[in-house]
Amino acid sequence: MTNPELAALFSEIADLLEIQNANPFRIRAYRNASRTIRTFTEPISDIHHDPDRKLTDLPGIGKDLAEKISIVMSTGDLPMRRELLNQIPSGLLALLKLPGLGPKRAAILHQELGITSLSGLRQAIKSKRVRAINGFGAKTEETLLHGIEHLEEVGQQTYLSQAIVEATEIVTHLKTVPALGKISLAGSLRRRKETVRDIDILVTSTNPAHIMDSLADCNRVNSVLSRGDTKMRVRLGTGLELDLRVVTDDSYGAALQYFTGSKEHNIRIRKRAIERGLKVNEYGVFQDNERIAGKNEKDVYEVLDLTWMEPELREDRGEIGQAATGSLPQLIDLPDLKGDLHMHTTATDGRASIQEMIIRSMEHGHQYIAITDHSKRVTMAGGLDETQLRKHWDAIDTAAEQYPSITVLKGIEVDILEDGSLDLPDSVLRDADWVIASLHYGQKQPGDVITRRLLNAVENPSVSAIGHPTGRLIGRRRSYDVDLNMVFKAAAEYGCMLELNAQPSRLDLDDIACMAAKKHGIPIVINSDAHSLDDLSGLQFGVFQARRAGLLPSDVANTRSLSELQQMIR
DNA sequence: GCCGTTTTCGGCCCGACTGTTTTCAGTCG
Repeated sequence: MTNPELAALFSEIADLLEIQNANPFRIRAYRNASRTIRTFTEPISDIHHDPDRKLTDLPGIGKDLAEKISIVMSTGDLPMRRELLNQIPSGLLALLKLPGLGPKRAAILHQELGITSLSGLRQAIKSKRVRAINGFGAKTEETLLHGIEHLEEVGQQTYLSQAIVEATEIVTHLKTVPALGKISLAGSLRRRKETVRDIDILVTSTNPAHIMDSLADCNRVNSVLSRGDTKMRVRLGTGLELDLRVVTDDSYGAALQYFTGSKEHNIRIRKRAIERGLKVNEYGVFQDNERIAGKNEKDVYEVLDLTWMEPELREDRGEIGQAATGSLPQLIDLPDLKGDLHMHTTATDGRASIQEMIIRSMEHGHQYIAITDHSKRVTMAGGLDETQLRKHWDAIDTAAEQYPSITVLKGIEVDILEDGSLDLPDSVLRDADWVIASLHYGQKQPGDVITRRLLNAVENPSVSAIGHPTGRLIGRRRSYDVDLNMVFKAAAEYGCMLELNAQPSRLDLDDIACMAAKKHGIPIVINSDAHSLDDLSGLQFGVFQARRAGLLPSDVANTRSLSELQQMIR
């Protein structure tokens, strides 16, 4: 059983316990365990099978949960989970995704009306049966119906790239308001999570009502969902929701810290405060009701004996311990990248010419790029056969001659075929400067077959890197069934790089996988996989993900100079 | 159910806002 599967099982148990109104701290224990497992960079099964290691060494895993993990590992399920599901229909869990509906009221809907699914709830609302329950009203029915429709329309996930565009528009609008002081993005957007559920914006002002009125008037805003003295929630025209929080200047740092999260990071921060006889809230750090910090975020951390932490690291994955000992990683940043090693041109499915891609890449400050069009198997994209590819390489050389300040590598994105062979012979691949091997077809093959295909590519000395190694499309297509851990071991052994594909819908490898790859000492290469000129700026999203994984410049191959990079290529 | 620089029991982050209520529980972040 994989870590994500195991994590999902414990998360489901937490949901079920919550509907059962169990001890909230017991529920939290299951959630913490789920998170520990999901973000762990080795297969939990390895620890389970290793007599020298104990599951209880993992944070949040005690004797009981270690025992339960062992049972799941050997039997595939847990008696406790089956018992819970006998009492609570699994369809009820979907209801928890609705805004405004938590476990208590979901349980009431089940008890009073026998509702077990979203569609059941919709029918009950349509026939006005929900408002008949004590504690529910017409307004609740409306909110829930909206929630069901929203869930069906947009789903839950918005790509970071899209959310940034929308958030920037709102920030630009708010900046025109005279009463505005400071303004910052917060929440998961500031932490650069690959998808976000909503946009969080923090501002300072002595006139909150004025700011909120202005937001309500913004033409991007569709409706106001809630509004108080300091906090407002709106729905944008795109369906995305936005939280605005207004504080005074004295509280800006504390509010930014609080509003950036993550929730788990904040819980640990506040626990640390309690240990020191302090209290942290969004207004400041308090000692006996006296505010001792709050104006700057840095001060909030420093009074807790911590250095300031990059928002991307604030996921309670060990960053607080590192901040306490001054050993936080010096994260990679966009200017560290000296080149982009995955892009397409009009020779296949790109929309810009070789020359246009070169010029735009120079504008990004790159010292080198690789042009990597598709190989022939990708017929839809007009993939290149051996003859066409060699001609294309000649064209690349000719175009590059005009631009001596940038090196243009002759590359190829060669397909890993269904039988595990590569789409072009080694005799051709050997003549390339840079070879990315990617899997586009036969994605539904069984895990052992897929893994073998990827291993073949890793073991082939002509292959420089594996492109988008899991094939996932965020929110749209699951990763193919690959044993990533075997790929990591082989990549480390054979010296094959792995890509962090920066396309906002891919971000593949993801942050957890990048951490695992780093542990194996595998060089990561962050590439735009651009199919157009504008796509070239997508590299930043790869960097965000790399930062969330705690990667240093030295962990990423394309932060190196060209000569250093060429020594790393097999 | 976990955990320990006030350790093996008694804690476990903290406040805003809503809807349906007459004072607050539930939900959210």
